[in-house]
Parts: sequence; structure tokens; C-alpha cells
Amino acid sequence: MRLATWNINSLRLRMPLLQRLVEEEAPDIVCLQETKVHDDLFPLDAVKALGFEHVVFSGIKGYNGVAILSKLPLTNAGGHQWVGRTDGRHVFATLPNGTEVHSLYIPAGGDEPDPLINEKFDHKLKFVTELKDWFPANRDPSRPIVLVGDLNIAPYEADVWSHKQLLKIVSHTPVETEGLIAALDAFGWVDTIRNRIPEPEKVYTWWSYRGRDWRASDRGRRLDHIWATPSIASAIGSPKILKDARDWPQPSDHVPVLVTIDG
DNA sequence: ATGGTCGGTTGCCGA
Repeated sequence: MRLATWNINSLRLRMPLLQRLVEEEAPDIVCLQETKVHDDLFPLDAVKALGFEHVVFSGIKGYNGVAILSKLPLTNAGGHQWVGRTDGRHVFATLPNGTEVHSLYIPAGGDEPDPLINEKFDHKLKFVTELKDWFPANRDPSRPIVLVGDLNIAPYEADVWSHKQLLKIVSHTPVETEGLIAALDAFGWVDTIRNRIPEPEKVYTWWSYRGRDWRASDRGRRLDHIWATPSIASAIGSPKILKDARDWPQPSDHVPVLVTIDG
């Protein structure tokens, strides 16, 4: 079974790129973030035409939006709304093998890393705190669960192009990285990407649109994650980070990350 | 120290 996660930055605009991903990598499950489409306008027919008969999505007008596209039947589909908002950041469903898959989109948090003057950063920190408590309160960590998505935090030094230069940049500040690792530890999640590619090897999944030559400067960050509970983590192989997708026509600023899951 | 580029609810906001 092949699973992909991708912040696609507008599903409707980049439907041809989704088709290319499906043709070249043959994922059975695609978890998307930033679909940027209201549920009423979700391109369900086009998604089904790519072979994904089983789809769960949660979207609002203009921004955010998450989805799970599957060639395998999905059961117990649902979602959760975070920090008291209804803003399309989380859906989940269960695969035929009993594994529950979650597609999550944590807020970016704005530019100023001070929750007292930046409401977006305050929202992000509250989100991460809720994340730490939600899975222990609502799920059994002995079950097979996979949590993927754009978590908008690069937790480790090798997850950014310059640890020192990004310490005060939102996505890599200590309050965020420590908060995300606390959420990871609270449920006993395995960070399956870092498990397979240990530090100090650099791993990035996002490169800014800003700047002339993203590949030459290579100022990336690992914002997209694949977490798993221990009972399924050992069945997850090395991630394939589709760096070349950053050069596809009209690309997303995030690239797809793929893993195989045995069973 | 600054500005740089995207997409969508466009002449701005969120990222």
C-alpha cells in the first residue's frame, strides 16, 4: 500500500499535477492539505476519475481545506475542529486493514513569533497544545494510526537549512518545536521520516516561492510529516520525498512525500 | 536589514 501526503496549495488549480503524481507514483491513498475549496465545490468527479472512489474532505471558501483520497474503501470517516473554529484542518478515516489515517493542517502562524501581538501565532500555539491532548484523550495508542500532513513546524536542527538563522522564524522557534515534540511524545508517535533518515542528514519538504532559484539556494524546511503509532510504524518504509515536483509546471511550494505501508 | 512570490475571498489576506 502506498500513501502520499501533499500540501497541494489549491486542488482545483493543480488537478493536472495530482494526475501526474498518480500516474508516476501510483499512490493508493493521497492525503491533501490546502485544498482551498469549499465542500460544495469539491471536484469529486475529477478525483474519482483518477481512481479514488473513496473520498473524505473538509473545506471552506478560499483557504485551508484537507482531504483523504483513497482507492481502498474508507470507514468511520470524520473530522475534528480545533481551537473552537470551523476551518477545515482535519479529517480521518479507517482503511480496510484497520489503520486509521489522519490528514492534518496546522496553522502557519504568521510572521511575528509573539502570541501577545500576533493572533495567528497565538492560534498556532493553542492548536499544538490541543494536539498534545487530543490523541491521548480520544484514541488508543496501541492501535495502528497514521497522522500525516503539513504541520508547519520543522522540529529538529536538520529540518531547516540554518538552525541558527531560523530560531526566531515562525516554524522553527523553540516554543513551536518543543510543543510539537511534546505532542509527539504525549501519544508515543513515531516520526517515521526522521526514523528512516536520522539527523544530521537534512530533510526538506517545502521551499519558498520567494527567491530566484529555490534549488540552488536550497533554503528548505521539513514542514510535512508522517507520524505513526508503534504498532504500524515498523511496517512503514523509507519516505520518498518528491523533490522534482517542486519544478513541475505551476508547482505547489510543498512537495509530495510517499511511503509504503506493508499489509 | 529587507524584500522576495504565490492563490483566492483580489486590488487585499493568508501563506
